[in-house]
Amino acid sequence: MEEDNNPRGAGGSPTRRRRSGRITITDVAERANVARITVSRALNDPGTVSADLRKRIDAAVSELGYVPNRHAGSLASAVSPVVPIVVPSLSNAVFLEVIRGAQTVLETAGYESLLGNTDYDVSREQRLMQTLLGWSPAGVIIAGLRHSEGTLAMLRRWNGPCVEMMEFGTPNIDMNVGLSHEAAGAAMAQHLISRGYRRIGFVGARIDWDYRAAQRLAGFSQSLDQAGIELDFVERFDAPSTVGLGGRALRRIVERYPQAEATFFANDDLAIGAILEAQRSGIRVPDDMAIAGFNGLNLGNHITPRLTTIVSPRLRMGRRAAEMLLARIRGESVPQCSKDVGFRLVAQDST
Amino acid sequence: MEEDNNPRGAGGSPTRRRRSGRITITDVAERANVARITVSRALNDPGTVSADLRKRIDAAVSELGYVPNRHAGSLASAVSPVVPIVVPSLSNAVFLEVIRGAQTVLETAGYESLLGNTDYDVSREQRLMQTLLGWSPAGVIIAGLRHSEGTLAMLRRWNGPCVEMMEFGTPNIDMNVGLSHEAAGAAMAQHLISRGYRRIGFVGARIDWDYRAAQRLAGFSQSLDQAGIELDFVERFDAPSTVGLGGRALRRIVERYPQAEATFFANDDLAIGAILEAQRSGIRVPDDMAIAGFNGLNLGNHITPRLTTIVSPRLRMGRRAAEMLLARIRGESVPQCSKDVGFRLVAQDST
DNA sequence: CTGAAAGCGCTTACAG
DNA sequence: CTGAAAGCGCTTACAG
Repeated sequence: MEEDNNPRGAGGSPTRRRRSGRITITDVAERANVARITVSRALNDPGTVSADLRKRIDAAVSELGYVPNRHAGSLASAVSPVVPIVVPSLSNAVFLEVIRGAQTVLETAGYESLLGNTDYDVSREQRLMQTLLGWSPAGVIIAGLRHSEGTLAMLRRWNGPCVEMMEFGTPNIDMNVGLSHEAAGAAMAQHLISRGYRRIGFVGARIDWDYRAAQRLAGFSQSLDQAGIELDFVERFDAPSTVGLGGRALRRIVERYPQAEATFFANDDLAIGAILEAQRSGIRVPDDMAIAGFNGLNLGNHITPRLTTIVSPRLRMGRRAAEMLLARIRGESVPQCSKDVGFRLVAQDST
Repeated sequence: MEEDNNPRGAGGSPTRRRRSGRITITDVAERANVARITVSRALNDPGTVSADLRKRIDAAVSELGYVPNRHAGSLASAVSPVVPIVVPSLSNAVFLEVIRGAQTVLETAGYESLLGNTDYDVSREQRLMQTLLGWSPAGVIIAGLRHSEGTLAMLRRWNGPCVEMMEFGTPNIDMNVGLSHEAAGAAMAQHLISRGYRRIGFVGARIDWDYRAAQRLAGFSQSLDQAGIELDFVERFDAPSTVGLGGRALRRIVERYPQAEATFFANDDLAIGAILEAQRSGIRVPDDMAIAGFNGLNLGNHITPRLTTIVSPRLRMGRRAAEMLLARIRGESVPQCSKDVGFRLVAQDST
């Protein structure tokens, strides 16, 4: 079907082009017999073009299979329908759900999301942000409230809409949506106390990097303190939080702290691993050891015993972040610059 | 610190600009006292610029905090350092690992990846691809070998590097990397037969959409046939594959097919859910029912009994896809246009 | 090794 | 409601 040797169609102007092939707005304009700007308007703001021209232009667009060049548009208008989402990890289900929530909202509104992964490395975050800002994004979503001075300076200079998400607090740049990890830790302390446990410990993995886990520990420990209970132990691992590590952690705890009655694991991956290990080694949960986690992964409801955990509203947080960003992009006034999405403690059989 | 009211610095030209603010290549050129094109070369191909100028330019770049406008560059050069990765789902760990593998390789080579999610919808895939091609990508990675005629026509017209991944076969467009899902199904059939099972069934969820699961079923069933064994049952569910659904599936099977000895679940999520349900309801695995899955999720090694499954090399597949794409982008000859990454059956305690 | 000119394919800002 | 001109910030293609 490719018999046409004249790539520009009939009567092309004598202008010598550097690259041919692609159909441009000029081709559409010629075909529809209007000015290029009219095509642009028909596509971007159809209401401003008469129905007659709109029909002719739409026909030309589909006949030619015209796909607008995003770069040309973004260059001319100085913004791009793109929103970077920068997170510290892509192997963690939590960030993936937040991303999914944000992406769904953004896509519906016609924005592309650019995924950035910092691997919990502040200097990578800065380099990444620099590259991403080169795309003239319409806005930026970034995980966390702790960033390098360089990153913050870059974002301030850039001066566009920005949401910092995951933990609730005062935004460094523009807007914030998240939950209080200290409050979550405190809530779990209250829960364990209310169930009668007194010898209580904490297990975390890489909590120097994952400072939100450290915040949960801080709230947990402080709340125990206030009840006159001293945190029995804190076990730290320098490895990613996995189900396998949770199992190792339980073995170590049972060995080192035979007196312990309950353990708050920094997240569900670890806690689920601990329960699965308990099954294998005959440790009774919660009789020998109560186990609690954080995140509210669905899997926790399918193991035996079912996991007591704190559900973080991940999808909703992602959606909220995107919605706040879109509101600001559209110039709507955003009532709150900081939004606490809260959490929910689900007490089940493992405590 | 923002005391400077003259955004263009000293002695700016009288040209009236539409938008100010951003530092451009012109600012850098002025500062370093060279032509803009020299700045461009110093940044993109440093070897072609003398060491002296390079130093001056680098200094100017960092003093001004210059971030190149990607859109201008992409428009001028007609390609963009961007690679869309289009997958049918973002809630499936499998695709996320493939993405992670590809993204790591692409990022190292200086390419941004644009994530596209089709939700197993062919027409969404086509719309998505159209938008994505508007970014003049350097290449495209897309899951699967089945696409709409429109999508294929678009990709052929576009004529850039493209890898179709996940299942092994003849590429529609350019290159392919994946594994044979029929062979995987056949391998599992052989395994179950070799363990002495004869009353064997299959469970799948949405296998009309997830046609790779249907391919595994086909290979499984055919291989049983060849051994003179008829597939005992096939249970289909019209819901996403989750651990919860796997539990429901096991209950249904035990009820409807009390004679069954072994079940091949379409993926590990379902199989793991079945094992966890078996624990709860006292069904002995594998004595009452042998259970096998597909994917090789890590979790399968931590449940009791450990899951027999087929490991798909997801990270490696993603990496390979990106490497093949980069080779083609760089104009290297790609020796094989189709790459079988294989799979590995891991026989454990659940069969 | 360095540069002046032209062009990439759109949209903004002005007119009518 | 429609359009001619200028411009976005880069790189290509050609010179020297």
